Amino acid sequence: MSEEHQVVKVRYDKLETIEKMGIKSYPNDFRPKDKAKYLKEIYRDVSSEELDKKDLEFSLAGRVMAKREMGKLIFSHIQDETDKIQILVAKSELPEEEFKFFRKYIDIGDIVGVKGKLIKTKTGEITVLVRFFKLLTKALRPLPEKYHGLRDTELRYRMRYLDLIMNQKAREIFRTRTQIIQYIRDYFISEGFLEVETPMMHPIAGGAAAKPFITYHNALGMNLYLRIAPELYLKRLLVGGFERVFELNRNFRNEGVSSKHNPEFTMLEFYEAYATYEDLMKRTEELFFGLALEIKGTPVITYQGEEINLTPPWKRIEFLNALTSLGGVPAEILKDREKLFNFAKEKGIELNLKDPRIGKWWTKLFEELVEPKLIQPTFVIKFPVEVSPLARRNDENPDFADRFELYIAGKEVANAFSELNDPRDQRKRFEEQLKLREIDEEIPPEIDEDFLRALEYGMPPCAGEGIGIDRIVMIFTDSPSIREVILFPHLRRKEDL
RNA sequence: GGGCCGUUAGCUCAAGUGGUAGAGCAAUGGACUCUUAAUCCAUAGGUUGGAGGUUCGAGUCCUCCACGGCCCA
Repeated sequence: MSEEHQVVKVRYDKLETIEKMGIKSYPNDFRPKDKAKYLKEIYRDVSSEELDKKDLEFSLAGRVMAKREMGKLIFSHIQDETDKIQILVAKSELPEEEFKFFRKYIDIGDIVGVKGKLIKTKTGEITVLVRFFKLLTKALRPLPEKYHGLRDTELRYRMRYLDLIMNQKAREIFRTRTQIIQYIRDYFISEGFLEVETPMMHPIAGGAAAKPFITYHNALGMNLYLRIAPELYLKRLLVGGFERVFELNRNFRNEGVSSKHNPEFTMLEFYEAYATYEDLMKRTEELFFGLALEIKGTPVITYQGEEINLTPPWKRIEFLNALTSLGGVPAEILKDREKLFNFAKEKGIELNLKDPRIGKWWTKLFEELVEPKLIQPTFVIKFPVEVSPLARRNDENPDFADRFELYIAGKEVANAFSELNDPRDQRKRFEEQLKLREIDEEIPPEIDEDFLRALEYGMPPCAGEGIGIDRIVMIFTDSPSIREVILFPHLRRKEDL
């Protein structure tokens, strides 16, 4: 590789010099026994006299984050997975050449192993007085500025490794993300759900309204689609006799990137036999309440300056009621296409004239006028059947589905319904939908006949739910953009950084 | 896809109405036995995102392109 920058060249030269001294440049024989965070916690209240008396030897490894030379003393901070800790390299404690080596050849960014006893500085900071150190990995590129860190958002996403080194907040977000996912997984397992893996590559991309990514299988000579949802496969498993299943994995949707959308995102879907969407509302409240207590220690969390209280029970509002009372759509024009169209236009919302589904128009108006207002957790219930092709019809009002969507902080966080298990109605809905393929390219272009066949074998009455994990992580980590909670968000390629 | 904003040293940022690019950190050489954004002295580091254009002269004005951010569809 040809890197001409002066700072980088200096580091390459140092590495070469080190090797010429006969020092192994990338050793792997240092085993740290201690972690920065725990040493600081355990010995925080131990006096320096006691530390001195104990004279215990500790060993740590980490990245050099700062280096302050003071003549015969070098103060430095090293950072391991848990925290930063100060180390003191003193001329009086090491052989002459060792001290010189540290001074000249150990740079900020290098990964070192150290052994030594603990002392406290005059300000009381726990510090490792180094009696042995070893260069473990030389950093050949300099770290970003120590005070401001890496701020350029583009660089933070493109070089996430640097972001993670420099920004504690970023490290915390991704730890929290993992905790959230583990909590959810544990919850479902403890509730008797079976975690399953269904195909990521589908011959027909169904289970949601979205444009899929296409790929090609050489040996089979066929197109495959990256899944937009696992729904139709999970329901097949209910047909197969598993009564409680969940899958926690990636979905792929071929749409633009924004602060709310990444083409691959993580979704939880779970299905529960002999349950209704009413049962799932209770389950969802229980899950989120427990999650908040586990992650934040309180049901009240703050997102972008708004306090959100996750204590159950949550508000429930019917879809059309929300549209009129919160969205300000006059009830009398709801079913009048012309008046509704003009109303939308006045609000700057363009409805697709070619779409005959009034329910689709309502959904559009809902997204624009109601969604942003749903800050506190709210179940919106009873969606039009027209926009709920996989949901069970309500027994009293068959134009509406036994379905809810959960909104928190103005974001759709979950979507659930009692599942449609009548294969005749399901076929009819697929066929109706297919007629609209020309005006709505998000409709799957083909009917999944095997799914219908499975329903003919009989799927137990059940309810299912999808929960957008990235959005939950955003809310729990107070992140304004989805890119803050995805380790490597998709960006356009850039040849030279 | 549209609008607005941004892109200057490895990083964080400066450069009134156009006058030939600076600082801090990082780096290099040196001083310093309690520093912690260490301090002090000295040195080096740039095709100002790219390509055109206007001008005697462009980081600055104009056009196009690339990438990013925010808002809208």
